[in-house]
Amino acid sequence: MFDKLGLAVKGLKKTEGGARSTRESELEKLKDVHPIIASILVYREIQKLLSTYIDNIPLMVDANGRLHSTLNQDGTTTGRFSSSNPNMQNIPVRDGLGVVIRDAFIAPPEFVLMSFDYSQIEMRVLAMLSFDPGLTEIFQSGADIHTSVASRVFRVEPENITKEMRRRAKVINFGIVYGMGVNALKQNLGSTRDEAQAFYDQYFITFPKIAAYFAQVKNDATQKGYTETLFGRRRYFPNLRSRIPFMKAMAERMAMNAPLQGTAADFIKIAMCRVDEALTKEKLSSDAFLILQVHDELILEVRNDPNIVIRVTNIVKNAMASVNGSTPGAHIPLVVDSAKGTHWGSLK
DNA sequence: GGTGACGGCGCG
DNA sequence: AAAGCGCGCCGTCACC
Repeated sequence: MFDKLGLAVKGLKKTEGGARSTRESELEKLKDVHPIIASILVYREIQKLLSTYIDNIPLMVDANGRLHSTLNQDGTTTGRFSSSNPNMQNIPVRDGLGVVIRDAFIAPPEFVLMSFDYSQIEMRVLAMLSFDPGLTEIFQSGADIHTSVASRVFRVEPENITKEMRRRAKVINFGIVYGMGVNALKQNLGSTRDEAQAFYDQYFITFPKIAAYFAQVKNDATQKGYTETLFGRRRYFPNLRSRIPFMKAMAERMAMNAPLQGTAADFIKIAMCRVDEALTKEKLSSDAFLILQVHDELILEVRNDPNIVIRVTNIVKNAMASVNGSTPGAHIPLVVDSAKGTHWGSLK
């Protein structure tokens, strides 16, 4: 079906307000219809980077070349920080053009930037809260999570897991912490509904205590009205009792995700305090300091001296990896990866 | 000239 | 109609 301009528009998703969506995933479907579509997408990408980052962030830099973003302690419903003026938690990193922007953030003379990020933190929290034996075994073994999950779900030895099998496992692992259903899985896999359903079912057969945990969370939250993180942070969900199916389903997804995202947020906040205390205790306060947190990673400015870099690396890694030590989640190891560089974009 | 809603898109 | 979670900022538009 074509509209007055001869453009194919039937089948495009609608927006929240009911208009035809022009988001990237919808415009992609029209790429063959008119050459302007590709140009619009290129324009959008460049315009986004220009208006959000390049044109504005330099205006917020102070006379010392420093940027003082705000980390909002109560900016989220889950326990995470939010960041504003500027938002330092959404600086580009994935895209080719985006890296150039991240590279504009540099260490001062004599210093380097170091990043420390939790590996698979929300999946690990899921293992802690669900006590699923299979998932626990995978994390305790230290093996690659996506390959290991693929191996168990598809019943294939890890060495025989193909790229496609690993990709599928990665998609479902990623979605599972968001309470993803079969429909969303189908979309993300690019598969048929039957295929997605079979995969979905097999996943929960393979990790039965994940299924039991999510069922328990929904039940408890419906009874009590709220969920709790490992440390008791609550979030309330009145819509779990909604008679509108969509509202109820949305509340259920939020309730499944909240303890995972929230516990991860609790962990890293505790780790930040311990990092700061340890650096002070070790008389490293003028050689290393926290400058940013991005949900599952800490960024520090560290004096560029090999000795100091090693000491700081050990202190930060240890503080971050040990936050679950005296909790009911102590049986799941927390793994922290680190990187250093003079430019932020070179850290990954 | 200011405000708020919306759609879109950057990040974890 | 929506159909995987959590954010903040941009340009546009409607409105006062």
